Amino acid sequence: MEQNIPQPLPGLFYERPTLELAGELLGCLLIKQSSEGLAAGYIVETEAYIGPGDKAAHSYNNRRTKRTEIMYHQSGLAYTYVMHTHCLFNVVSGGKGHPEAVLVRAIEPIIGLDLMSSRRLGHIGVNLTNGPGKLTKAMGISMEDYGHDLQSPPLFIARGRTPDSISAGKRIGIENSGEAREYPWRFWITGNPFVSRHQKGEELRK
DNA sequence: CTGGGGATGGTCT
DNA sequence: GACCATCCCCAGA
Repeated sequence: MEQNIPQPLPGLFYERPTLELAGELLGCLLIKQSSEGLAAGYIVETEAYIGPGDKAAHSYNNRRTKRTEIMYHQSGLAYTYVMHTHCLFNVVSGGKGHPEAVLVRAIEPIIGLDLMSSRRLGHIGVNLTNGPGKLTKAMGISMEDYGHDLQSPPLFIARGRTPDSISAGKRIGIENSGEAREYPWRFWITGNPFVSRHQKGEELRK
C-alpha cells in the first residue's frame, strides 16, 4: 500500500485563465482511488478549450446540453464525456458561467502500474497512458466521475513536479474546426516520452 | 424519427 | 497512413 499520498490542490488553484491553467497542470499528479487500488501519474500533456468563441470546444457558441452542462459550473470539477468507445477527462475552468475546460491528453504513470496494465488489457510502457482515451482506461476514470470535485477523493489532482521545459503547439484531432485548429492551445512537457503525439511546437520556458 | 458525426484507438498495409 | 468499430447525442425534418 502506498503511503504519503499527496493532498489535493485547493479550489483556488483552478481560479486562473484557462490557458495558464493548462500549462500549470503539467507536472501535477492525477490520482484515482478505487476498490481495485490506487493509480496515479504526472500530467504531461493538456489542451485548452475556450468556449464560446472556440469552434473546437463543445461549448462553442454557448452550446449548452446535458453533456456540456458541467462546463458552466465552477472551475475544478471533472468533465468526462464519451468519444466513440472511450471516455475523455477534462478539468472545468473559466469560472461559473464561462464554459471552458482543459483536456488531459497524457500522463506519466507513477503508482499502480500493474493495475493500469491490467485495465489496459496487457499494454505496457508508454502505451499505458499516452493518449486521452488510454489514460482514462488505465486510471479507471469513467462517466461516474462526471462533475466530481477534484479537491477530494476518489479522483483528485495534487502538486507534483515542476517541469524543466514546456512546449506549445496546435491541438490534436480537431481538423474540422476552421481556424480554431491553428490555435497553439496544446501544452506538453518537452521531450516527455508519454506525450501522445510528436508534432511541431514552440518551447515556452525552461 | 432518423442520420450524421465525433477532443480515439487498435490493427493492418 | 488508412480503415472502421461503436454508440449516444442532438439537430433537423
